[in-house]
Amino acid sequence: MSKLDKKDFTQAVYQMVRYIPYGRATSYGAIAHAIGYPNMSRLVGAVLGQVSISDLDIPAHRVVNSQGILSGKDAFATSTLMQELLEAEGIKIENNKIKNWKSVFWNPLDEISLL
DNA sequence: CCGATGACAAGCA
DNA sequence: ATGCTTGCCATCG
Repeated sequence: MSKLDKKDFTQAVYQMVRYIPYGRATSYGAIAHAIGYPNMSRLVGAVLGQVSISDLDIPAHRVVNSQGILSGKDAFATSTLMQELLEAEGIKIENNKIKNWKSVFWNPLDEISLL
């Protein structure tokens, strides 16, 4: 199995997040798993944390934790921005948590299979 | 260099 | 269901 360098890991995360379709969301663990690092969920979050404040080309608001909770809302310009962006896409949120998360969840592995 | 922290996740009580 | 503990690894002070 080929290993990804830190730099490639970052690029892989960027690309994966860009693939997330409108009106959907995925989790850190799912992304980490999709790019070959099942236990690197924290690193995915670390990468997005840096990205969300400088690279707006990446829909970082569509990435939440495995419970569908908006754990990264504080990393955005305002603490409500993340939720507003998601709601603008038709995603319902209640108490910082995506409602019907099961249906909103987008599995990157599903998309990779199609590639 | 070392210890603490973090946009996580799974396991256990 | 809630809360604590462990694993993982990059980044920070």
